[in-house]
Amino acid sequence: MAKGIQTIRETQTSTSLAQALDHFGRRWALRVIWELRSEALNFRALRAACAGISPAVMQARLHQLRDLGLIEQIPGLGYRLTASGEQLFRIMAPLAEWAESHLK
Amino acid sequence: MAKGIQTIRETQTSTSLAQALDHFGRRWALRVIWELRSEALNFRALRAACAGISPAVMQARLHQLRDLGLIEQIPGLGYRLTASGEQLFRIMAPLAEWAESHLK
DNA sequence: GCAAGTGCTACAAAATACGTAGCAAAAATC
DNA sequence: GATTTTTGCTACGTATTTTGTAGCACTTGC
Repeated sequence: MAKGIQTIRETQTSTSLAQALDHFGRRWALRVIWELRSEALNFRALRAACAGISPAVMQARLHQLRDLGLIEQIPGLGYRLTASGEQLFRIMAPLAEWAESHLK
Repeated sequence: MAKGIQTIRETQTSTSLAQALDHFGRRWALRVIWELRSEALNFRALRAACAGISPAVMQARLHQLRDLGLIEQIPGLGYRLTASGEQLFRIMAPLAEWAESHLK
């Protein structure tokens, strides 16, 4: 297929979405959001929920998610979603149904 | 907080969702879906759209997404979303707006 | 034929994640 | 108030993943 000059496809993906997908394309990132969906969890409970995650990675994710303003740490409570994080959860909630019907 | 026996929190996350998040928690996985949203792209065009991805990783992602039944390869066309993949895209579409308003 | 575009592979280096152990501080129990 | 337990978190060697660059075999158009 050598056909003259091909139009180079620009990314067209907005930088903020690319940024989001870059963050969420890290292991456990979305899972942590998901596990915090209904209640605040402390570091160890979160780790138990995400069976298999190492503490170093958990610490890294919590830091990143906090920097993104998705979660917050409440001294006596643990970690919980911020308003922004809850909004994200609401968006990804249909993913659960999708997964249930398409994977298996 | 030494308080008797603490109830161990079960994951509660359905295995299929965990499986989905595990797949999508790989770099470029969601991005590839995103870039195929409106048109079929061949290997090199996809790579151009996902600036920065290496061909080895692209190949790995295409294989995984094909195994998940999200994309398909059409000989003269390139790669495009399957019905299942389009459904997934429709789910993650609101993510673009979210990213636009919450990241920046 | 030739030139250019195609999907894809190879491979070393860098980044990331894993797995286990353990520490200091706070909290619960005594 | 001393002991025990639980807490968030760090260290570090190993394993896995991603990067970056080069290039091969094949097809297409001329």
